[in-house]
Amino acid sequence: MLSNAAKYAIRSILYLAMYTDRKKKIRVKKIAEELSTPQPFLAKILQKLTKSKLVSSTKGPNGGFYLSEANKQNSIWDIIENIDGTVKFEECFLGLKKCEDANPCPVHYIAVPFRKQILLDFKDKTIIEFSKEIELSGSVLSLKKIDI
Amino acid sequence: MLSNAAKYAIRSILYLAMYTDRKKKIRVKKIAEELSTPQPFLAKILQKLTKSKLVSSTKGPNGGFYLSEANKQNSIWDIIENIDGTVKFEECFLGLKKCEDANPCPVHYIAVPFRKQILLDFKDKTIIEFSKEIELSGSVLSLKKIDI
DNA sequence: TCTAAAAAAGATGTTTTTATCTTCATTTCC
DNA sequence: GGAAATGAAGATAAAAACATCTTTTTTAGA
Repeated sequence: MLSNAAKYAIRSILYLAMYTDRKKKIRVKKIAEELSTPQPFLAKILQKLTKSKLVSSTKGPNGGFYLSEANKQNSIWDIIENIDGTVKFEECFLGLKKCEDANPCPVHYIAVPFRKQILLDFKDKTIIEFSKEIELSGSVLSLKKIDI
Repeated sequence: MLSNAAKYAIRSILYLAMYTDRKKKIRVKKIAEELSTPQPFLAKILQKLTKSKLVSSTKGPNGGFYLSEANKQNSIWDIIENIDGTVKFEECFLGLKKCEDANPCPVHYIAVPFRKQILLDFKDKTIIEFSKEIELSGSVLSLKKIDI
């Protein structure tokens, strides 16, 4: 469903939402270690997210990535949109060009309700809301804290 | 979610379920045209499905692909399993190695209910049941019958 | 038995995704 | 102003997915 790039992006941003702000930044190296993602690949992704204003960064000593308050107002959907595009969520499950309620593919009514729900959830909640939920519920984010 | 290969496979099998049997076979060329799929690629996929006994075939003049009565008792899930494997449906939405009810990722409770439902639907119904529904409801299968 | 039609098998090519490596630019701190 | 730390940018590479091309095998039917 999501590409690796998008998965890494979402996890990174949720991680940054929890542990950073304008005054506290984290280096790629550290992020990649914490999330067990390939470091140079993650660097590329963070660069892209930075360009798109979904993440903030500063160079030089004590530099690194962080989420500004504005960044934290974005949604998971904004991240997906930026990295993967939205096509995969909009197109027919069986790949038909025209597939809609009036002209449904065989699995249309199985696939559509899910898509609607997941889109709602991902568009509705802001990153900051998600990160607060994570803190409350103790959801898993890092791979390092649990044995693989 | 599904690879192109799996999408083509499912559509082909549903198509074969509706229009073929031991006595009436259809050539790859025709199938590919009807479904607007790349012909040589589809041939490869049908070969694989044939090897796995999900589709039947005979060579030579008047040969082609068809579904035996046994083939028609399989499920959509059997096709997906054969072409893509089941990993994508089982793994965590964010790619975490350990993600379960006791240790959920941030989007765990958004993604899991869907997976369960779609798995149920795809495992439960046989190909023949699906094809009968398609006939009744007039679901879209071919791309050629509708304008793109 | 010969020929043509079809799938099967295997080799090859292309594109996308995933990933790495190297060099450049910026910033901090001395 | 110089050195070191950091991200940015661009080139390269490896793997997987997608697709095609060519040859072989099987079979029906004349």
